[in-house]
Amino acid sequence: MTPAGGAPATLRDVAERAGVSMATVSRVLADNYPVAQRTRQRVLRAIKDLDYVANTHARALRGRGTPTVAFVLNDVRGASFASVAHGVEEEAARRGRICLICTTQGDPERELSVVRTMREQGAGAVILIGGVVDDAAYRSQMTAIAHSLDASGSRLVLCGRPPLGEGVPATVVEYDNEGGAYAVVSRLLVQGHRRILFLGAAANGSTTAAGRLAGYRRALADHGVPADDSLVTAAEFSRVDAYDKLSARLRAGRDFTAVCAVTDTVAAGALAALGDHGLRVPEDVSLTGYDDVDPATDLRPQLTTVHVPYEEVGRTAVRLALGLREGEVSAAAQHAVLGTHMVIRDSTAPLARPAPSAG
Amino acid sequence: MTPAGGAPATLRDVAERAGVSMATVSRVLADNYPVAQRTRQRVLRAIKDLDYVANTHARALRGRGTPTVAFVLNDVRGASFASVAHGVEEEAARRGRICLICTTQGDPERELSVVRTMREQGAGAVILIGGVVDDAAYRSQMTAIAHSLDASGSRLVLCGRPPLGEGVPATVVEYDNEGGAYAVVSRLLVQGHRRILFLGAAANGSTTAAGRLAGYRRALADHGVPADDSLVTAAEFSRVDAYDKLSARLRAGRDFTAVCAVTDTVAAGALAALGDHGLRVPEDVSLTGYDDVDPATDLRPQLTTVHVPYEEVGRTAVRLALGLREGEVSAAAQHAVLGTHMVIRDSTAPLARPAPSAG
DNA sequence: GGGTGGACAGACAACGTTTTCTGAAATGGG
DNA sequence: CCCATTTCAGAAAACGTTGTCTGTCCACCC
Repeated sequence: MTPAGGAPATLRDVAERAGVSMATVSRVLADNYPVAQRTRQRVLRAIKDLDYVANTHARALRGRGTPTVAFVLNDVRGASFASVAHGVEEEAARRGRICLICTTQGDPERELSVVRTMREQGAGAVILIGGVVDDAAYRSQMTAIAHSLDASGSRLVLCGRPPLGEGVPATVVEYDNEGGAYAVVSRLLVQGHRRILFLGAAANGSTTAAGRLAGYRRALADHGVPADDSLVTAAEFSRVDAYDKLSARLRAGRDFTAVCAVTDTVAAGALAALGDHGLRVPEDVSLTGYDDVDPATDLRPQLTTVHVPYEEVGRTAVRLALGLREGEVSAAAQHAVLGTHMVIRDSTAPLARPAPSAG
Repeated sequence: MTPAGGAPATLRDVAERAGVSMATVSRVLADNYPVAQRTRQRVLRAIKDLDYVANTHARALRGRGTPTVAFVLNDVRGASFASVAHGVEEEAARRGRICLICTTQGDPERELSVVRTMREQGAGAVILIGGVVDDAAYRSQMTAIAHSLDASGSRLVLCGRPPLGEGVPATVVEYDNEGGAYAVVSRLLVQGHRRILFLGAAANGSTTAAGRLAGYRRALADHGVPADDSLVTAAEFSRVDAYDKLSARLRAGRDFTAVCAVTDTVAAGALAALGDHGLRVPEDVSLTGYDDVDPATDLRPQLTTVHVPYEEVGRTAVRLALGLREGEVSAAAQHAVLGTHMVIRDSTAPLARPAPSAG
């Protein structure tokens, strides 16, 4: 109500105005101790008059822990990350927490420093999302972080990344990369395709790309189609790079009848490249995506893809991590693998003619 | 290094291990006071050994203010919001701040409570983004919030909303809604269109929709085309609702030759609806969007739209608010209006035939 | 050699809460 | 009517920092 004159009101100000001690005010706020009706009213009145808001930091300092969930991702603009963020935000809000959010632009070093900041902040959970280069350095650093967060009463959550190993205090929420790719490539094979380009193998070896590539390879093997590494094309997970890489490839001649893109965004780039080279989808080339993100709804033809429950990933991450601290989720349940499923739309079709040869 | 056994190490622990006082450790960290080389080394060593991380809350409590920027939006999944968020995050990171993020799902009441939480957190700036119903209740509540944040050493920033009035301590970053709509509708008029449907007038009267609608109306007036309110169609800012509303309209008969959609997302829904009714864009119907967001890149035909510098909006918001506190931006410069410009692509074409009549 | 000042380090009081621990009324039972 | 018990309220000690206020020691100059 009253626009405070100078500094914000403190507990002491409220206490003085209500003519009680600070302890009493605190107890009215916490509501965990008997306070006489009359006194309570006076205190509430004073709180309103002074527009008092409790200082979170003082509270956190005394009471250990903060009402915060930290969320670290590559880029807020990514379509799938937005869904995860939404899930995280939703579940966090449901539990009266707010979200800290930081982006790393894919730089592992930046990720480390950001997590450090999050730890300083004393967030209740620190959620890391997105594939990563799974090397020894990463594992050892992440393991150290997991222990250090654990000691601070916080919890590390890895989304879309492999577990760090037994005894490491971290929650893991995975989704099936290998199975979805297997399903979608199998379908292409059943439709008669033999030369299937995999677009989006990450140069740096991100686990997401690796999992999907593994599904692609297993499907080929199971159908007795010899693997041809010249069909595995590297590209970043971006529309532009996908467009560029596939365009370059097409200029050199088309030696495939289908494209399995590593994400829907990559598929969007691929679709544009194919179109610009006069190729129709699915008549000339079949195309599949991965992620089933919202913006892909407007691609024409509509994309055959793999649905990944990203919102659920976000919700689960928060639920497991916070639930553990609050005793409602067991320590044994701290590793979830969410299922994915193929969504058949219009971008795939049976092979019409025998596969053309290169050149 | 050493995975801490129990509670996280404090300044006192470090001081003890290094055999110095807490003050000395603090000074090594702050680096604003002479400390002997030898002592400094010992302290740094102890910090590393104990994996010490300073407690942000204690720091904030003592030093007033936190390294945080709060960001309140409707939905993280919105395409334009993602860009603003990116701009905010980028500029905040550049200044060593981290982002708190909260969503409100468009509920003004929720927005109020969220801002309250942000204030408790002691964020350096609280950034509100997105159109709003500009009524008396909103203005008075927001004005109170502005004062209360100001008193706490924080700063309210309104993005894409009108200023609250003289003397209210708030930063405003607007972008031109009226002008962009004027430009794009003028172009349609020049191309011969007379029956132009405005799709996405907000039922609740959001300022964004209102501004764009005003531009639409002014363009019509300036070209001597009588306004026909039956051409102004309400729809939420979502793909699905746009699709539904336009489909319903088309089922009742087409009495327009062009559609001016209030956002690119709405345009995407419109495009789908038109396509499903056998109408080609731009041959049968011209279509324009607004926002020029990334995902719209994949619409076919490519959208004629209005570019809004959303990332710049986010960056400016942070720069102005934080710059004011740090004395690098003047109080007079706390109101920015960013320009928008038309981007002509393939979804608009000159009117081929005389406009059909309704029914 | 005494005085002056610079370079360093420690003690201690905040910051705004929460939570004991204590104490004073009020209440009730014998 | 007195003692035991309950019900409420206050004093004060934390929580982990930072900055101010004092010192101490040493070097240097006259």
